[in-house]
Amino acid sequence: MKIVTWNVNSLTARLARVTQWLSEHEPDVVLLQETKQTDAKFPFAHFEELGYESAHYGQGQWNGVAILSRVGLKDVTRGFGDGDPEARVMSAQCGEVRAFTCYVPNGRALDDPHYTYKLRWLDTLSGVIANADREAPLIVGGDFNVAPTDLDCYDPQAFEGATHVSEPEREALRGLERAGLRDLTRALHPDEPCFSWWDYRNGAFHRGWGLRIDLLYVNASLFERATASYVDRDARKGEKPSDHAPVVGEFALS
DNA sequence: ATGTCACAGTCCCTGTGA
Repeated sequence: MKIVTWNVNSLTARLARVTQWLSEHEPDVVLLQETKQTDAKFPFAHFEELGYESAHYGQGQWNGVAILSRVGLKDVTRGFGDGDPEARVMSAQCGEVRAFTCYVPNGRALDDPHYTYKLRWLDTLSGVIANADREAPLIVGGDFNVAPTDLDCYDPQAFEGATHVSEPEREALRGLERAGLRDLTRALHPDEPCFSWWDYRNGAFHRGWGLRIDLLYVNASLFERATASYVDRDARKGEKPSDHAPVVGEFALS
């Protein structure tokens, strides 16, 4: 089973690139972030023609997450049930796997209220995961907007005083590990950066100025079936790319 | 430090968010 997380930075702008990627890579489960669409605009029929059931939790101009699956899609949840109006998280049962897609708040700046919201949001997510069934395979993928360690940042000094690398964010992210999850890509690649995001500005991609902020967290039940994880950097190249690359996990599951 | 992209509304430019 192949599962991918991808922040597409507007599904409207990216539909051709997403369609091409699905046909080339044939993932079984697709966790999308930043669809930037209402549910009414989401191309359910288009994905059905490609062989995928889909569910969307949209808002409109900002945020928006979706799950596509060709191994079944049921028991969909949207949000944390805490009244948050921002469409940033949903989950579904895809075959044997419970799958979450997450678009963690950016934070904007360390002294911005959005940063406090980000920390609280991550704590809420950890609480949800801590209460999940430990026996069944579980994956939590998404754009976490946090580089877990300095290896995940092209130049930690350049990010001093900035979001995405601060200790409180990293500590909040470790809450997911305390809840029983493992960072799949890092577990399988202890020494490679595996960057997944490069700023559109300043030729950052070609200079290698990246961050690893798109992550696949899996519980022990799914980790023991993991066979591979990788970033598809090619998806960051060419015409109208997202600023994020897809991050893939492969598992010995039917 | 900022050379871009996408969105909506002020609607072919500007402010906002990333």
